[in-house]
Amino acid sequence: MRLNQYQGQNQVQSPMTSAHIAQTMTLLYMTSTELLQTIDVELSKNPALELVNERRCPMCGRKLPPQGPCPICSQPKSLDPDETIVFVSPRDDFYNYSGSGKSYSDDMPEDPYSSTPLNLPTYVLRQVAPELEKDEREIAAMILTNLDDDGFLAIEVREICRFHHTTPSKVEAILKKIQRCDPLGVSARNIKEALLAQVEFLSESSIVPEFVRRAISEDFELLQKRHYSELAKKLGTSVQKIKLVSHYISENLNPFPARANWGTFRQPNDNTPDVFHQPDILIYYLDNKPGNPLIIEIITPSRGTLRLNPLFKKALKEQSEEKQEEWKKDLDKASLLIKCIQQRNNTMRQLMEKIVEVQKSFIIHGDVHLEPLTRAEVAENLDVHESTISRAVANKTIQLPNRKIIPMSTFFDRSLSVRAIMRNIIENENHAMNDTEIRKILEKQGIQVARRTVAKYRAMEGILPAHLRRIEKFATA
DNA sequence: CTATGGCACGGATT
DNA sequence: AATCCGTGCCATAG
Repeated sequence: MRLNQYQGQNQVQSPMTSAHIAQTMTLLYMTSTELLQTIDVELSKNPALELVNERRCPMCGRKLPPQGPCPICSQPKSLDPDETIVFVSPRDDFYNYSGSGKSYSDDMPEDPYSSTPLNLPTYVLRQVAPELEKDEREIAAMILTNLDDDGFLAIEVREICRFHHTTPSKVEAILKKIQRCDPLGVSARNIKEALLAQVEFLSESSIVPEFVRRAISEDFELLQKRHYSELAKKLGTSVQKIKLVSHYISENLNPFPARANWGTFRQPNDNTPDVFHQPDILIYYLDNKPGNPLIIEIITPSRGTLRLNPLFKKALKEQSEEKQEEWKKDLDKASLLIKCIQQRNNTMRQLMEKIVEVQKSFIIHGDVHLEPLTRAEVAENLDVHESTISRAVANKTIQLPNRKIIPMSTFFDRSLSVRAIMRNIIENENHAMNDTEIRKILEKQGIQVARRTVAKYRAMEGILPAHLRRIEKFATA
């Protein structure tokens, strides 16, 4: 077994065990929110683990003030825009964001969240209020105060009816209206409902590929399980089409309405509350001024410092032999967890350093500038195993300087930039170009793709074929 | 006959 | 080992 795959700076000294490897992998795979839960669980069942009320920098170990990241590790040395600071930031309050509207900004004016401390219920209520009668507003308020972290309705419609002495149909009508408000799909009862609300809305202003709606409403189960062939049969279409449908959904729709700024269709404005669901990594300019150095903040959950409980250690020595054995197990588990969390932070930091090095232009200037990058490349560069990178990237989300939250895997999307360029070409075309022509233009720009591929990219972007665009864009004379 | 979409294969990626 | 993605070939619609 390759053990050197976990070597980095801050190397843990003790020998690697297979348990260590297994746990590092599992932790790496988790988002910061999940990691927090894991830590809580461990704390509650392992007496050897202790949380002390003292914050330390996960990178350098210095003691920290009660708020914010390490002032030394997180500060750039200069205002040189070429400089990039990557640091691990211990956040002790991020899990309180959902619904509560708690603002991180109180002591940190330059914090990226600081703009609007508006909470989700208020934000949405303001939007629907004008459309509602007085009594309806109260129902809306009840709905909005009963949303869960992801923006789903966490209460039965029946209960709302009982409370307000009204009928389900009336409540449903209000729900429908709320779902059309800004975090599109908010107050849905499940993912399916949220997605449908979004499709509904999108289809009014843009073209939604066929079968998207039906796939969600009729066979969402199959879609989730990725049983594409079965789904294709049921809807009477090809597997190919279904894959595109699936792709469209993952690119354009947000299954969790309260995870703000997810995906591309939602354009955040100044009044948009930024964070209801925490991304794992934040990228922003120093002081939020474009042109300043980029700051990469890797969030790690912590409400203090995790350490081995000294009292437990002491008590261990006073135990009988057989009990010692048992206690020792807890102790080992605890120290393992601590080491693994360090390892996780370390890997995430190295990964981000590499990503920013390659994709800085994409982060600043957008889709067109995404460089081709594979996980394998990064893995080789950092001298870790490929699967380590895969796990580190999976399920993580990143907030870009423009406040959009994107999946981390976007940095490894092979076709994103080509698709963006292709979109531009088609937008600026002065006659409806067919796929072969588009292919030629791309080739002129140094991008070699097959004609067939152009067709696929078009489909992914929901762009119609040439003969139909001709009718849409260029009124036939 | 031309433009597009379906299927299937192979190589890369996870 | 399983899945994803680009591409070639062929069918079909226009």
